[in-house]
Amino acid sequence: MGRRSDHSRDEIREMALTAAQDILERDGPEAVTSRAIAQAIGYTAGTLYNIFSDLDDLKLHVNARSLDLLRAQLAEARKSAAACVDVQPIDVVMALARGQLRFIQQHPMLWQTLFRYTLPDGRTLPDWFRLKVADTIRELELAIEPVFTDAEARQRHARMLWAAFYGICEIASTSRMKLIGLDEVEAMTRDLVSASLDRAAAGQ
Amino acid sequence: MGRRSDHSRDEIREMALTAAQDILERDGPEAVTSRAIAQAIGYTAGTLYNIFSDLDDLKLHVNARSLDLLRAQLAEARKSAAACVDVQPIDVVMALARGQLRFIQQHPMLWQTLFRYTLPDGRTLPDWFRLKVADTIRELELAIEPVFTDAEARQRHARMLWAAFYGICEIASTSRMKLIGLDEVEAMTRDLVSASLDRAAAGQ
DNA sequence: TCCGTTTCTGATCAATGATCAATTCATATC
DNA sequence: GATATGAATTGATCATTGATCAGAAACGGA
Repeated sequence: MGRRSDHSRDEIREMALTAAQDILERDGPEAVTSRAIAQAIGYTAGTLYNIFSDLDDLKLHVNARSLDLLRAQLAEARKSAAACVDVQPIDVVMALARGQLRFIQQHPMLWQTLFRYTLPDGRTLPDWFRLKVADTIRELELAIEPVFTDAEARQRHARMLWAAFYGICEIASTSRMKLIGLDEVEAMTRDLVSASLDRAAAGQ
Repeated sequence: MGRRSDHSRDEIREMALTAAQDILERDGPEAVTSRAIAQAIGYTAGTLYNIFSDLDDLKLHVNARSLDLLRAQLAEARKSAAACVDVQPIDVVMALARGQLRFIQQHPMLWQTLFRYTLPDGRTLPDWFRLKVADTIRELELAIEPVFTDAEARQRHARMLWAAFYGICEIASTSRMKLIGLDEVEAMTRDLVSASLDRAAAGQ
């Protein structure tokens, strides 16, 4: 068979990403193979290589979608928390944390894959992806804005909190570890956040 | 060829693990294949399957070795810090943090692999491995002991700090992310730890 | 209608994890 | 010392994977 043009290049691209995401959510990371994706969208593996340079490239774009979804959910959580009267920064941060936990529970496989690249060699992540991560962290910056007047200190602290919270989620979500129950995460996070915010508020 | 018995079962086991670790440190995770390991120890792939149930099983034992190494390094760091006169808990915790950072710099591949299982299905980690992790966290418990009288609160707090610090290391060590420089890690960790310890000390 | 270009396939390659019958050696037994 | 028993190791092999590519087929412009 030759050219079909049932779908445009961009359509195939979107179909492939959606299919890959579905397979990932349903059957886990190791089920995301070129042939499985191709079959799901009614094409063959070779077609994918016209559009994506690599399977890793494709997976990176799946991660990008997951990240978009997460950030949207976080933005919504922050906005609805910030709308409350007499709201404290800690409340907004905790709303973000709960938003992220909701994402993790709703899409465990997407989360599990999101930050576990095993890029061969020293290949670095493309800038557009790093920007996406930075944008996600920006939600946290906005939440703690009242506590930090200095922009750089605020950014640094947001990244620290983000990384720390990421660690807690990661240890907790690999439930095989059974070191941190999902029910403990919220309390731990509150300890973490309130201590560091109180100190920051007192220090300035 | 048939039976050789150049080495005992346990010898082959140790040789295989050492070879796998060498390959991992030198050429990265994707170079750790059954054939590469077998060739390195002068056997064939099939032999590995007499000793390990799986390649995943073998990799798990490599991780176990890494964890032993890390814990030993942490224990040493803690003891030499605790020996100082007039030492504060925060100093001991920071010594542990620096010890872990040293491990990460010395063995980046071992660290990268240590907590990234992709166990297929819902296979849970064996208990002996979880105990190893718990033992490692115990170093942190010992460090913060003076601040927490209640054993359970101490354990909970140690796990929180461990997970948070793990997140910071993870985000920083995937340097492709470039979100946290390795030089920032120590300052961030100090913020994290001192805030939470101060509050805990004040609260009791 | 015809032709150049683009799109897609199917065959194919090398590498991988895993299995297994066949073979070879060590050891116990007589 | 000969022989039987059993364990250890191999090499061949299978299915699956990511990736490539020559060629077939459809599209679009002339």
